[in-house]
Amino acid sequence: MTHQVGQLDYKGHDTGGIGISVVIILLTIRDDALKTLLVRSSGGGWSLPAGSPGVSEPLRKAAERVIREFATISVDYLEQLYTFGNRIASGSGRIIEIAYYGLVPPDLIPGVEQHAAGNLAWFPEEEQPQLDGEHELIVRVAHNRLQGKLAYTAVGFELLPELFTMAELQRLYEIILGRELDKRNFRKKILDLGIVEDTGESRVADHQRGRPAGLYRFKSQVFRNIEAKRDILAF
Amino acid sequence: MTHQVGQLDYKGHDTGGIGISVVIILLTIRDDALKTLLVRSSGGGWSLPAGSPGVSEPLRKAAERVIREFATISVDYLEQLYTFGNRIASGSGRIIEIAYYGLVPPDLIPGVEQHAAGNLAWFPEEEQPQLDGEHELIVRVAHNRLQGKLAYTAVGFELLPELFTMAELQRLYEIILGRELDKRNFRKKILDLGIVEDTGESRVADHQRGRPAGLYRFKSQVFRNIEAKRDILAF
DNA sequence: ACAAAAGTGTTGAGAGTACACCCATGC
DNA sequence: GCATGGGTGTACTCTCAACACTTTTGT
Repeated sequence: MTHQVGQLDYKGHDTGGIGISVVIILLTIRDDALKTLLVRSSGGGWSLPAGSPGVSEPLRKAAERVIREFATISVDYLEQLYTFGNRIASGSGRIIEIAYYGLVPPDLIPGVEQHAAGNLAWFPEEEQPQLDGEHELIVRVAHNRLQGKLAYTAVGFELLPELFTMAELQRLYEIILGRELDKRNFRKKILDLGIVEDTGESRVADHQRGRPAGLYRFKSQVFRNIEAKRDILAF
Repeated sequence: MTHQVGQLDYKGHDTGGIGISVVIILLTIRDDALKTLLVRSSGGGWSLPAGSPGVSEPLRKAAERVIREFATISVDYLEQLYTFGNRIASGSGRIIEIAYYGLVPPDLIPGVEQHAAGNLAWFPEEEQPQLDGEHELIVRVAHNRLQGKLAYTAVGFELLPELFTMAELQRLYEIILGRELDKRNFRKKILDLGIVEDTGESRVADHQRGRPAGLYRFKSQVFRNIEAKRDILAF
């Protein structure tokens, strides 16, 4: 069993009939859009990064390893999405694809490019090329899951750098939910929840236009309690 | 590849290192408790029904077949739960367990007993025997999922017969949620949602005590719309 | 008539939603 | 001083939660 960085035609671990593949959906917010990391395959097409679990490798570890094979990046949020295997792969055998999705904060993105350069790229939903039939479904399911989780967990913060402005946080919610939110109501809810702390600092951007925005930090200690309550972050 | 009814020591489809097993969690409400269907294994212990998918058999079909192998029962609600494979099976190889959970209305339960009699039994949470390490986790995850889904889907109705009383529906919610609900508030919410129709009939039980209860039927047409709205059935 | 379960309304509190203007900074 | 984005408060509506008595039936 070999693992190659930038490996393009993974057929999954060959297990005598049914192949097992761990498929990764990495999502990030960039350029005002939710983007997915895709890999160029040998045919010139694009697909999701994937690999096969080792015989004695736990699935989650396999997912983490596959990510490392494609990029030097620490994904702090990684969760199993779903296992796809209702569609019978045409031709050469059957593959069961166990999908994991991860959230990548924007300040970690540059690390991605180091490995497999040119074969990796972030695609927004609208520009996403045609993928392996099942992979398009997988991306849609991942988007749905993220959208659903946004309402009752603090998962959104995983897509932001350590310090962020209210406008950035709100924009993130708007991008994922696909609709605009009221500035005042948003701010009020986030602050009332107490899951964020004001650093007192302000953003000093290069070409600052307008009043500088306050910088906030996510209080991860409160995270668990937030998860417990339904719809606490619903907008 | 053989499929036996009442098969007890399933190792999963042998795929040269990693075995794939489809594990079934069937849940039902009976005797005022949420119960899980377990199978007696050769060692005398209990585990969840399971089997291996055929080489060209979609996972969902495999799950349906495995259910049929253990019982003649039509499970109208069946959903993939999670794929377990972080724990490395001790000794003889590795198994990835793809879990599906199904909901069984109480009037269909008798059919279960016809096959594999004596090797199948429904266990409430408190009396559940010790299971294969991973299987206990799987049952807990299934219970959590059901509890979560109760709030934003009409999944609860899958656990009731076609006609039911308000008290029965409420009791179902109470059992799954693990807390008592207010009769008036419950009734009001269910009726306001319009997901249930009054049949005009009343329950005529054998040893009727007290006023006969009105019988309702679930309006499945409305189901999809209900799913769309978050927390519509939260109590 | 009594025991047992079914059925029925109102009120208060809190959360969600809609909405418009002033503030700080760079140029 | 003006353009740009940041920051703030109030009023209305609706949903949730708490709460107790009357009705219908069998015995």
